[in-house]
Amino acid sequence: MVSEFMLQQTPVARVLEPWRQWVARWPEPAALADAPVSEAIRAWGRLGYPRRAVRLHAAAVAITERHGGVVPTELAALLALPGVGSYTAAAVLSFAHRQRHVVLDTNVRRVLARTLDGRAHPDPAPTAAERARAAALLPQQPAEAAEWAASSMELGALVCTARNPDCPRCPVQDLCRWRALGHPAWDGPPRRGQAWHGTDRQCRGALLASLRDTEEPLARETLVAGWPDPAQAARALAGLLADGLAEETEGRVGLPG
DNA sequence: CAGGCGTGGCA
DNA sequence: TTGCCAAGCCT
Repeated sequence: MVSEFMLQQTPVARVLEPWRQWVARWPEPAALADAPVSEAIRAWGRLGYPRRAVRLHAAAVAITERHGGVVPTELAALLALPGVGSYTAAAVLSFAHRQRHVVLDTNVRRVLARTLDGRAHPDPAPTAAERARAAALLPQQPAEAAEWAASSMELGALVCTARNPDCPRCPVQDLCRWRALGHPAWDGPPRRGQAWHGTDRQCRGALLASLRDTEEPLARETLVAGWPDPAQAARALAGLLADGLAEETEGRVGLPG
């Protein structure tokens, strides 16, 4: 479950070392639940999307309080945990328990878009129809379904990649519609990249980096001083406070206890 | 439901 | 250099 949180929108190579450190330090949910959120945020380091650290900590608390410290093995119970959506819940149950679930991540979605639709990329967000199609493809036996989930994901991650797919090495190249059509370019809506320079998001990252690096809370003015646009810094800080990534007491801002 | 939310590597 | 893109989730 820790690895799945870390892997949300983050490359495997970057997750490996933080994951090792994390599970060595907090080998079970109760251990993480006992730690202050600030330590979870620091241990998250520069993985990105630090709200995941807050949510993982909150999930550990919920598991400790509601499930006796054991990660639940039912889909609904997992989905009720903060930071656990349809992908993460299905991934945990499929990979850890070999249950039968549709594990529909961006890799699997790309494999299906190419092989079945002949399109270079899936739509921006998964649709109900897409989920239904994936469900129809899932083997009936749980063990086979789990194997299917893992292998279809790996196919997308290692062979049927977004940028340079290795079609000659693909085990399903002969049934791939995209390959049969000659690898047509993406003709859907323009794929939106995420702005970064000068955005609130960049500002949040900078402010949080400052908070991670100090033990003692900083005066609000000190924290905000390093950012050229005061209004933007104020807005970003408000967001961090709202997200539980920062805490303000008597004009001083630090990581939440 | 469209948009917000980090970070760094690579073409 | 700039622009993708990487095992999503939440509001």
